[in-house]
Amino acid sequence: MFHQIQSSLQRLVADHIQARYGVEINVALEEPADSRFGELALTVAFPLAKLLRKAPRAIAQELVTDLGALPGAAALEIAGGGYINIRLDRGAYGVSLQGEGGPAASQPGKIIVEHTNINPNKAAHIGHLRNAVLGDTFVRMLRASGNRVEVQNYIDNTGVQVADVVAGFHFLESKNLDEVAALASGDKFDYLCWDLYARVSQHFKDSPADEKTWRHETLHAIEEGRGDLARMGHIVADAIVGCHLRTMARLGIHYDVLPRESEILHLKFWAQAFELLKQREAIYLETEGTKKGCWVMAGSHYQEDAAEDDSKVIVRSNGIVTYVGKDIAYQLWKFGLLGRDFYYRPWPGAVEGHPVWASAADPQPGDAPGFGGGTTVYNVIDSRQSYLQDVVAAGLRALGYTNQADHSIHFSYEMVALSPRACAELGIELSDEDKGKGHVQVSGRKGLGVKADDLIDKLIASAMREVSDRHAGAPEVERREVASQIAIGALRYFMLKYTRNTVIAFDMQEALSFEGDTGPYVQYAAVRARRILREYEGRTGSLPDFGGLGAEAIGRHLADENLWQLALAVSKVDTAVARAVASGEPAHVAKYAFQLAQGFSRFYHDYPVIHEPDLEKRTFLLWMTDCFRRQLERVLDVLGIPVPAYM
RNA sequence: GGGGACGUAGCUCAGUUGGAUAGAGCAUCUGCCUUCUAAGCAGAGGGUCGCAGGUUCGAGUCCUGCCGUCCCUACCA
Repeated sequence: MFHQIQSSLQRLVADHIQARYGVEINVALEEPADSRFGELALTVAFPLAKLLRKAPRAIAQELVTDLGALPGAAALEIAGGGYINIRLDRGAYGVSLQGEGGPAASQPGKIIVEHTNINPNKAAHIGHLRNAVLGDTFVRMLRASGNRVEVQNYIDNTGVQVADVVAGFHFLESKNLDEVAALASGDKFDYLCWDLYARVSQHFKDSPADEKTWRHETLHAIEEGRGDLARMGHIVADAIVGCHLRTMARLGIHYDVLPRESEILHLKFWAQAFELLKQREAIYLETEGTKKGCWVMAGSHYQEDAAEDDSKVIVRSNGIVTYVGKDIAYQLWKFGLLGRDFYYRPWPGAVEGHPVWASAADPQPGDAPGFGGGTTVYNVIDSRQSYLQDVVAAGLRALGYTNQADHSIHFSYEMVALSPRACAELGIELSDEDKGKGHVQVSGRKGLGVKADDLIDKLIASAMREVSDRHAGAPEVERREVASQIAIGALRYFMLKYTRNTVIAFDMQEALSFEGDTGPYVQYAAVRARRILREYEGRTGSLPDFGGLGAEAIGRHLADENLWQLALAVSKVDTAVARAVASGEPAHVAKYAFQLAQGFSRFYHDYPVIHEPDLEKRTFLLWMTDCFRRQLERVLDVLGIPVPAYM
């Protein structure tokens, strides 16, 4: 509600200034620092003063007189050197709160969000979790704002990382296809590969010769798509993708389509993109220097003040395309610019209840929905890859797709590192070099990291102890369900409370915390709101008819400053989501959710709703409780955090 | 060397296009459970917003320099 009033008043004032003074100016309509100044404040008199060479206070006076009565506003006041403070009509505002939370107006176009993208060769770790939670929450924010969104999870099933694990099975462990297939269909195959990958990496470090020959042979076989090694690659990658989907499903994260690199190769996406890049001279064949024989993109395309010899290799001198090259082809497909498409088949390893499509190399029976062809593309990728993302966007621009390049957005975030204490708890021995640092990078090669499933299990166990303590009589299945919802709340919130460019130094104690600025705190508020309403219904049979509360009664009760501030906080879900979408910061939604929960906790403490003797006041408080409940549920849904039956 | 990010309370972090007296959680200390569950509430202490200049009615926010930390700068991804 706040969001609607804010934007309509903003438009109104801007139009007025345009008509009255003939100037186009950015009208800032902000929330005053102190609530005593009202609900909204205009600072536009200050910049206007400069333009019109007049005192700001005089202009403010003029504006207030000319604007007269604004819809929804009860009063305009001039303060300080030229602020115009706006006080809202509390009764009308309260009534309008009843209709809050309807579906947002649908936005044009289709937004593609690519996230997760974990190499399918080992278990997911906390770094991957940050990516997926950030991506999934951003998707929820966009959908809540009326956007059509397609979620893609790119599967690099033909890369070095998968090849290394295959090499491990084949060369290091001498396992044949059937043996690997048996392991792959077993439990915790991703954990098994986690260890194997670390062992292979160590072996390669010790025996660099093996690294060259084993990796080359495996990679070659996989790219050719022939023989047992290639088959083993598919078995490993497909099984691990299944593990990843199950891990993410535990947190309520799902996907629409899994584009795989194997299809990008087999359907000649790259060949097509290569032709385009050559035709439009976005890349050229290097004829001298260290990159002789490579197809490269000139540094001037993706970097300001690029040195003459700055360039990025797109095709190696041996004819093999780099990852960036493939990514350019993939990015073109996402915008529908490639002139080719995948075939699609339902992914057999999908989580029950959440079907997902995967790319296929051959025509498939049945009707698959259309994928790709987005108007805006967000790539959720950690900030270390910003250089490569710049190259990909530069590729689009160099091909003449300026608009698409501008709508190709690197949704970057900093890594999750391990705090020294976390390392100690995990029994990880640190090198002297690492000891000196504030935190240590997660490393799949070293097997250094916290596995996502382990962390989730730990959180559930911790929540379970608390739940069992409080609800000893409840059935175990039910307690387990509640504990797992609390664990999800804690984990998702923990990953979201930091802004994207903050490095998270992962600390088990902080992640396991259920108090203060945490997910469970917000869940607890929603649970308590529901409980009051349920309790009241249980005692009296039904909730009162809130429609009977007119603007007059609501306005009278909202004259109480405490209650008014709470009602105001309740009405800002859309404001918070809109701001978070505009700034690309899911943390803003988390912050708001926490503040809303704080507001409710205060309300809960200060107003014994059910015990209120006055009938009208009681009805009003129940109405407030219901407003809180509805908005807490809405904002938690955007954060992907469930509301437990009890806590 | 070049490019980028960051530096705010003891710790971990917010701070919306520059706006009114710089916030939260944790930790510490003090109160509050016969009431709709205390995973909660109320209160206290704690700050030269890295340092130095500049821009202006106004700077944690913008510009310059310096100090410090981290990331990137592959014919890996």
